[in-house]
Amino acid sequence: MSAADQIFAMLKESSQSGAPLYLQLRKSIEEAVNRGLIGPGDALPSERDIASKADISRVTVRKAVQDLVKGGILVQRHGSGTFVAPRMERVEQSLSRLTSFTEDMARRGMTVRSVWLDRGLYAPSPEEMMVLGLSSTELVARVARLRIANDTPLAIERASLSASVLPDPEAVGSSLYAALGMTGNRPVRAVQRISATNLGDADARLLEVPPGVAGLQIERISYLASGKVIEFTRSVYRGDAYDFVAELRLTEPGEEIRP
Amino acid sequence: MSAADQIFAMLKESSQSGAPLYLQLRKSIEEAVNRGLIGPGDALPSERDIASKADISRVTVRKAVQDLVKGGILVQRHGSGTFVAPRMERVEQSLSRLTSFTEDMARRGMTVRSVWLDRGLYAPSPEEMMVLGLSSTELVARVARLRIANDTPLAIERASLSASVLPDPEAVGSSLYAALGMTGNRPVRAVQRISATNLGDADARLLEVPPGVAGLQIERISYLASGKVIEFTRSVYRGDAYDFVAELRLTEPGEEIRP
DNA sequence: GCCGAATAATACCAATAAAATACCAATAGC
DNA sequence: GCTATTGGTATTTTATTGGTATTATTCGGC
Repeated sequence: MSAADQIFAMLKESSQSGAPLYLQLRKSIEEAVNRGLIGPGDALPSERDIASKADISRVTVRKAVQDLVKGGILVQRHGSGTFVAPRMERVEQSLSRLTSFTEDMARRGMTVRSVWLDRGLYAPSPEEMMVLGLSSTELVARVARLRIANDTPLAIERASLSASVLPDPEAVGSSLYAALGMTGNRPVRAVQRISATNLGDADARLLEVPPGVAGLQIERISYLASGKVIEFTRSVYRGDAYDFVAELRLTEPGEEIRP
Repeated sequence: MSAADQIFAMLKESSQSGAPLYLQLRKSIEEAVNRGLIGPGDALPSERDIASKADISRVTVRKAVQDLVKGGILVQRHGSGTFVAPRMERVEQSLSRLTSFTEDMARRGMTVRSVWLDRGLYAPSPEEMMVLGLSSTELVARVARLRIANDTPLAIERASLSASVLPDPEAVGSSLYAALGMTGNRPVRAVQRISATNLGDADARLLEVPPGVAGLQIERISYLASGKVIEFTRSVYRGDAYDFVAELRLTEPGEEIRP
């Protein structure tokens, strides 16, 4: 079996890293399938064969194989053998979700940094009094920053919170949510509105684009478990340089595969 | 390992200030997460590893790590390791389902009507051939309509499908998905990109706004259970009259993540 | 100078995962 | 049917992980 030998060769190659054995093996098999060394319908060597040739326990082999079965890449039949699953698209692990700014940028291989535009306590605007439920005698904490990816300004984030939950805005580190969480004010729910707007002069200048260019505006209201509004954030993204990607899913795909 | 090393590098860098060790470390980890060096679900080096590499006590490391756990940035599992918490956004409502425009607006209590702009079979554009996987001899079905809510034009929807799944575009009624479902071609998964764009002359005229006004552009690719692309839709919404609402549930600190 | 809180270190406890061993159960081929 | 071969499972050992109690040190305010 040439294909099997190639798997073993790959395994040997990667066996220098300190990673767990079953992960190394899993990766080797996965690559063999991806490169087409073993195609859909082909049988893998038996678990015992792999185990003895690679000189590891069969349970370890099994752990690797079962991960791939769960991932839909392999199919096993009791008493028969292990086979490469018939073509079927890879089941995406991620459920419906919006990717966050930093996550998204990291995946695109960009380095992200932020510049503070504002951190301080102010008298609340009428809008802030409404949304955050403040009286005119209370103060509001405002935290604003410019998000920059690969030296290109990408977004402006302006958050408003009650001063009672963030008495010292200057102390906020790189993550606002971390600062909130550490004082026991972690939001558990949020409602987000995504719309489009033409950038005004000030925002356009910060984002280094001509005024009037289209921007993605996101308004988010975060709630505590008690239902109280804790934060209101309005962000503007450069429309020409950023887009939101959302993956949607309706139903679970069927699992049964019987030849 | 590279990510871990970068954390240590950052730690070293900031180690000149007189601040407490655990604060310096906390900031380093926070930044590493924040700029995506280690993403959600990734494991941190073990507390002992960090301690020995940074040449500080493990309890000090622990103090820093636990602060971030309390802040919801990290998640720890006894006997297993410390992991970056899954990013907070999880789509609950409108974005998590493939809702049709009609459903969406009905929920907001608006009466909706549509005007057909186009229904026909065409030779595919290069973009359509790529996305839908068509050969140049096959035909593409295009369905375009202007969506009007309460007598205000709100959106332009242009859908492209392989003619093999929609041989008679003229027969499409008020719902494209209904037509697809009846021939057993119901999409189960979609990837959606939301961006902002300045409306061109033609689209602006249709939407009855001046050219250059900001519009929400949504590109959606729908997949069958088999993984085959079935539909490609590009929609433009009036930025001043429509917005996407998404309800997000933020992750609980104790929530399961499995590497 | 004294006290207390924040900081840091030491030593030990507990949960989990990785891996191995031994055995059970289904299938294919005769 | 029987039998060799396949995947399936239960149990245990070991190393590694986070968790905790206890103690020493430093620093700031009185």
